[in-house]
Amino acid sequence: MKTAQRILATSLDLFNEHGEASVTSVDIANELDISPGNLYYHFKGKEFIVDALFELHVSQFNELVDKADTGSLLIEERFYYLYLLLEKIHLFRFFYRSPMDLMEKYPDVQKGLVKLVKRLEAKLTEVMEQSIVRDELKLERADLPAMVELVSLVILQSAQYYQMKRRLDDQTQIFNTLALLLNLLMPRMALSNEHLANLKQTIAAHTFTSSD
Amino acid sequence: MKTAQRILATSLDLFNEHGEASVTSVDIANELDISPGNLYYHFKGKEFIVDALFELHVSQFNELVDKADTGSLLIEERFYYLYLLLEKIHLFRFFYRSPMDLMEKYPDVQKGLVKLVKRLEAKLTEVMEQSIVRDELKLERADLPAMVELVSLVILQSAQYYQMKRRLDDQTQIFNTLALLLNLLMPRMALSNEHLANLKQTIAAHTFTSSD
DNA sequence: GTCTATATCGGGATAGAC
DNA sequence: GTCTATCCCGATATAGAC
Repeated sequence: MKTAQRILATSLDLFNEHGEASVTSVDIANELDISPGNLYYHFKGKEFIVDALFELHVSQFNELVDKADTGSLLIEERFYYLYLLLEKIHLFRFFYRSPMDLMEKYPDVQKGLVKLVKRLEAKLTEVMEQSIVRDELKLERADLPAMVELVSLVILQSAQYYQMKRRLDDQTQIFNTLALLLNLLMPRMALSNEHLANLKQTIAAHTFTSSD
Repeated sequence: MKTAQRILATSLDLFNEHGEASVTSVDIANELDISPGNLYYHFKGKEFIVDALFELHVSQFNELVDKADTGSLLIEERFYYLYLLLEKIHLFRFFYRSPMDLMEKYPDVQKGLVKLVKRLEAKLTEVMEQSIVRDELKLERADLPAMVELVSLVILQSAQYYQMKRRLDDQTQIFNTLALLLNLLMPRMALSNEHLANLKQTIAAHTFTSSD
């Protein structure tokens, strides 16, 4: 693996673990057992590392969002897609840990994050509109924007909320978020069949609640 | 107003505006037209300012949460209470802007924030349990924890989500959050009377959506 | 209580040898 | 490409005069 690649991989790990703000260039160099000078040969400062990571995340994110199927799918398939999306976000979770601070510090991230949120909301709107037409979703048109915001909020920010309460392992955290989304959408979904029951059980099996 | 008080008030404003991380002690001193030395006479470092502000917030927050009425109230009264709660949080919103960073930096905030979230969730659980008993809320017991987490998440984190998208004035932001809570709870509320319609309209009147 | 001046410390950045 | 050595700067912290 080339040094530049190793720098990105290690930086991502450290950022995710400790937050971008509390990781210095020297920390990254130390972790890699290279000198700060060497690090600066490859990336002229932390900003360039962050920007490179962000570009990577955006391209992965967009690819997945564009692939979202607006066709009629089984509820399990919809939630499996959400799982993949949450995994992708989790991979670069430091961007969602203190978005405002990052946006103030890195102009590119600022522009990109705003676009990313809009793109996610647009896709959610599209999918949910289709679901309304198909009578899979019981939702008045006037309530659609708020519902899209709720889903988007849970997707992008629930991980941070969970971390405020306690440390969960990666998998459990993702499934907890899925459980939230299920509870958010359930009363508006026009079905009470075995698909739903199965899904509920599958998700609950990987979930952590304080009563456990 | 005593200098110590002015320091706290000005710090709070600056923290809320720019985030705690990017406000230095010198910034605070400058804003107040006092010397850094003077500032350090009153508070031995930024940490002591942050801790003092946090203590203030916790006491205000707890007072309000404890006052929450579990009795049978009109839906308007419930949402008015939520409005007051959101206002309180908004007053110290920098604590919710990058909670993980703050928690890593300030041990007291760490402990306090965890407690605060638990306290909010406990009260929400209490109120919602009562509402279930009274048939005001249609919710299976098994779904209560997830629902509590959803409401708590929206209360504590939706402001940050909105700020990622665009800058809203204080009032509008609070009402947007109320609209989210309404949409989250509506399908589980056992009523479709004029109270609800009025409430919906009142909130919508103060709300901003991209289609505006 | 408040100021000015200064010390300290840590992270960001670069020059030059290998 | 990589290292060592060093510089620079901004934020924190303190000493001592007024």
